[in-house]
Amino acid sequence: MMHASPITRRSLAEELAERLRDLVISGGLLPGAKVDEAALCETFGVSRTPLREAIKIVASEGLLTLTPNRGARVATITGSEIAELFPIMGALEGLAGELATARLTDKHLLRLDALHDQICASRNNAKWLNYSKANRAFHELIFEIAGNVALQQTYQGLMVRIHAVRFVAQQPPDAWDQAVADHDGIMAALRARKSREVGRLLRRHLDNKAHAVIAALSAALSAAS
Amino acid sequence: MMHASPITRRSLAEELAERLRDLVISGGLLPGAKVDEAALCETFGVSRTPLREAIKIVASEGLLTLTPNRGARVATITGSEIAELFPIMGALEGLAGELATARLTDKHLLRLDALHDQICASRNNAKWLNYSKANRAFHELIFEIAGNVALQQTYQGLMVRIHAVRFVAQQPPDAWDQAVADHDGIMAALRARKSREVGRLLRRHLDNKAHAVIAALSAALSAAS
DNA sequence: TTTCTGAATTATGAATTCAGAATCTCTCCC
DNA sequence: GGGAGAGATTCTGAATTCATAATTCAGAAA
Repeated sequence: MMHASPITRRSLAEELAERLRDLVISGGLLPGAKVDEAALCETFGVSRTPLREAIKIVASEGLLTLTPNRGARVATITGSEIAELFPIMGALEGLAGELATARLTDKHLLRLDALHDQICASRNNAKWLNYSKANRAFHELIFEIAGNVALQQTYQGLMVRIHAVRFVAQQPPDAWDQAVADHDGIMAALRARKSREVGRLLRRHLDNKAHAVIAALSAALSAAS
Repeated sequence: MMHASPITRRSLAEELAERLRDLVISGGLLPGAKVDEAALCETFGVSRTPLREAIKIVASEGLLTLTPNRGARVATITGSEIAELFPIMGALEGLAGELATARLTDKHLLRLDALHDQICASRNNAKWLNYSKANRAFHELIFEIAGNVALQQTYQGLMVRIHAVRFVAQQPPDAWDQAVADHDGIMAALRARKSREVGRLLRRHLDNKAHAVIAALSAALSAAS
């Protein structure tokens, strides 16, 4: 028998949901901005039906906000939401760290080390885009090693809701230093295969991040007023 | 000024999404069953457009599975998915327990005690329906006390995906005994306001539950073959 | 019989249409 | 000048329509 051909076309709605997500996360649509159905239909070359399905999906994920008879807007994020989300992400990433430690191979450690080095280098020469890329990759790798797909998906679902702060509050350099210090500790615990410790440090890392973000946010808010 | 009128009719799609969810969770539509659009349009008295939007939403939550050009089916659950989901729920409920302990009032404790008593009573006279109701209420109350809305929502989102096992595997009585014993310990730790301990016990409780469910599932599967 | 083929039927995905709500605009009046 | 309100316009939500893919079923061939 021939090799089975994997022809899996997705529906327009799924495709559009992904495009919408990307638009929101990349900042193509800023928090609070109105989602113009007609314009998006034009740019994507589709009718309103699948686009509206996509909007409903992305709204159910929390990236858009629907108001009856008034359409969709890009979701905004408040300090109290951030204060809620970070501990959850901490619990999830703590679990990921524990699972990852149990499955950690030397090859994994090499990849983590490489990313950690990138993070440090980017911090040292202030390449903040590189820094956040490598940082994201580092955290994603931990989830990948943990090998729990649902865990990663749940985490990602919360993570995307945080994206909005990027457009409101910039992290000051000392927040990076704290993060790098956290990572140092995490790497040490990983190398020692102390899963409980890895979990604890990741929870604390997210807690530190939460404080830094909230501080940056309130600074931005008071500067605006 | 008059009291603001709460005439916020939700969209049909949102309404239908909730009905669909209820249908799936209540067992009105069993795992693996096809979602008949025409029949549902008929029963709900709506056109296909909002119904299909609702289907897309509920599918994005993981309760339905979409296959291109082949419509929607009620999601089924596998042992490996359960093995993934329970640790996540454990991490979340562990966090909820820690947060709840920090905010615990004596009034809260009374309500928890009342539910715990109901659970024990239902176990003793084998009222399974009462048991699971009181059990759910107990766990929900912990999240309510914790006061983190996003945490509860995330937990619920995972919880509903577990519903499908009810139709496949029944819990044996000794699993209930274990659960009641776990609850005893959790109550004691709550009364002592040992938040760390509450978290630890809740994680272990969910871990025990996972093992019980997986055992029941594999028993059901081997019985079926 | 059983299995294969292809037309008829049905279901799905997406575009279009339609009704009603929200928004805008222009006039009129103070 | 500065609203208040009628009417036009635009936008949203939902029904309908249409094209195409999947399924069913009758009939032919083994």
